[in-house]
This record gives sequence, structure tokens and C-alpha cells, in this order.
Amino acid sequence: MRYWLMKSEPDDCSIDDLAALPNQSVAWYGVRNYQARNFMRDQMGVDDLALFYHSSCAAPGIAGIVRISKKAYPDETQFDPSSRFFDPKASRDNPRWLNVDVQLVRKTRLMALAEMRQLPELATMIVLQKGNRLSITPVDPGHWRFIEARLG
DNA sequence: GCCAACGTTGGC
DNA sequence: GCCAACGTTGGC
Repeated sequence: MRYWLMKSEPDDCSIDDLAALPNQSVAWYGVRNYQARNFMRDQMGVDDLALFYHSSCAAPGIAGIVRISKKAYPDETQFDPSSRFFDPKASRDNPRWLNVDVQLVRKTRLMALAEMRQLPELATMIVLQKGNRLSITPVDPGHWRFIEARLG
């Protein structure tokens, strides 16, 4: 059982969008970074928990908690020529990209990036490191407990 | 829109 | 294997 932080652009899928979906769950498609893919493939298990983070938006920060509801399987969008995530080098025999499914656990108050940066307890979080762009990062249990307590 | 940081591609 | 060029991410 591990903890994660997963970035989503709210213009694409916000915490409220997730809450409105059937089963409040969604395929975390579109990851096109090998390190993030490998996290899903090698380390993510069903019932792992993740912070749902809004990125590339006016108010970046943690917006909710989700759980991994299905382990990694091939990302359909890599096979779809009409998708912006289409990958001509991927095939069904040899898929390159994977996704997991996530399900809403609860929406939280927004814990803004600016607030996170002000908390010395969180200073070593991967997502706060300079230049970090990974869309999926592990969160250590101490950070998880601290954030969860602070989210109320 | 700007720009720093990073990952990927492809020529050599 | 090196590395320049290019594309993307993501905060501001």
C-alpha cells in the first residue's frame, strides 16, 4: 500500500468532473512519460491512495483524495489516431503506454501550492522540488499523514 | 504570454 | 554515446 500525488488539469478533468462520473471513477489516460508509466506499472496497486492535484490552472493545489481502483492496463488512447495521445509506435501486441483507474474517495478543501510551499514539513516533497514535472510522484507516509490532518 | 526546466529525438 | 534542437510542462 503506497501513497501518490497525481496531477490533472482541471480543464481536462477536475475533482468535480470526477465526482460527476459514473462510479466516480476514471481511467488515468494520457500519461506519456516513462517514469510515470513505470510507477503505474511496477508500483501502483489497487487501494493505493493518491492526492488529486490540479495543475496548469489559476489555482494549483490538492483538491481531493482518490484511490487506485484498477491496476495498470493498456491506455486505449495510444491506439486512436484521432486522439491527441495517439502513439504511432504503439501497437496492441506491444502497447507502450498504460493507465490505472482512479476512484474518488473525497473532495477536500483546496490546499494551494502556495500553502504547501510555506510548510517546512513538506519541503522535501517531490512535487515541490524545482523543475519537477512528473505527473505521478510517490508521497511518503509522513507527508501523507501531515497533509491529510491538515486537510481536515 | 513568458520562461525555466526537463525529456525526447535524431544526426553524427 | 554525445549533444544540439526541439517540444512539453507548469507556475507565474
